[in-house]
Amino acid sequence: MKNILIVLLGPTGAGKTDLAVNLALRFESEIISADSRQIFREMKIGTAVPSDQQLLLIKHHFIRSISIKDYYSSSIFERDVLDLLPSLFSKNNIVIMSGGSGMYIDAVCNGIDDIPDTDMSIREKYISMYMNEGIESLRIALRLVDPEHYSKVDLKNHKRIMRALEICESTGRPYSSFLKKQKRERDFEIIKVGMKREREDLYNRINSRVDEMVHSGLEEEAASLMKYRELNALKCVGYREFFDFFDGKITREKAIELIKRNSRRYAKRQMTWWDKDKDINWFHAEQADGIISFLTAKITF
RNA sequence: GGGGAGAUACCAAAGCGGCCAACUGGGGCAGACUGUAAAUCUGCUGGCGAAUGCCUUCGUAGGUUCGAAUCCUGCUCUCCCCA
Repeated sequence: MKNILIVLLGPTGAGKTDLAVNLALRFESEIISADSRQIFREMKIGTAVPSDQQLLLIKHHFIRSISIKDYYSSSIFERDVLDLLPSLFSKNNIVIMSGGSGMYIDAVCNGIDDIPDTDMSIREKYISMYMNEGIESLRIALRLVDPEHYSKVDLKNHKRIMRALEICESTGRPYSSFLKKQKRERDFEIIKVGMKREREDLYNRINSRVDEMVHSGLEEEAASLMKYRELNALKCVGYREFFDFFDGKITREKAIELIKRNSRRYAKRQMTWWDKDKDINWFHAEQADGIISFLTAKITF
């Protein structure tokens, strides 16, 4: 029997966590989380990780498994998941992956080009170049070392330019020479299922979920992580707004309001990302039964 | 009752005779994205249109002017101060 990876995706607040648990029960699978923030053990409330009961009921992977101080990326995730899958498939030929980080999901499903790791000092060099001289210096530097990529990148996005520059410098090759953008073949079948909701419904759910987070102690969690605010992991909706409140820049009410707004925007960006993916089988989030029967039919054939 | 200030697009707020379909901010919408991606970045935001463009706007009704969001008059409403 062929191994199958069921990928459950959808915007934040759609209801993936609960459905994933149901699917895991139904198909006797464990769950691979594809969420770039739930993976950090220090962030619990603000990332809406599965409940303790859910975690007890079904084995979840990549939930609170590393520290905010650790370096992580979509390509590491790809490798970690591919390393883990054989042992999961040995137990059951169906595995559930659930999450909202589009790039992480793509990394697992399609693969990412191999690009050597870069030295932190090189990265910092370009960060300071950007801080001190502005984006124009980055552009000039990139045009010199990788004109091909220069013609393609978003020249207003400093992060993109810096990434290319650090690769060029650390490898001595143009960044663009690493980009094959070729889909990797996987030795398992992938079925993507997307959860959709009406915009208004989704936004209402997001809003009230933020209220619940605050009620559960998001402010305290954020306060305890304030000292790590510069870490990338903390550049995250739900935390940075509270940091601004702690700084006295905005009121508490404003912070909560902004968390809601930024979560809504995040949800929209997620949907934009997946709009291009024609392999996704979309379902209304309320049709959990429909999803289960769709998968059951698909798997038995 | 008397005196003063003001009404601008979803909201806030500039504009004070032509360069105004109207600065800017918020909100909203749309999009890009192969390396910490819940990040980072971009565009649009009166209507119609692919577009040169056309049509309807700056409380309301008139007026002045070649031309008005901008000037004048009436009306309506809001706010502030004195009674």
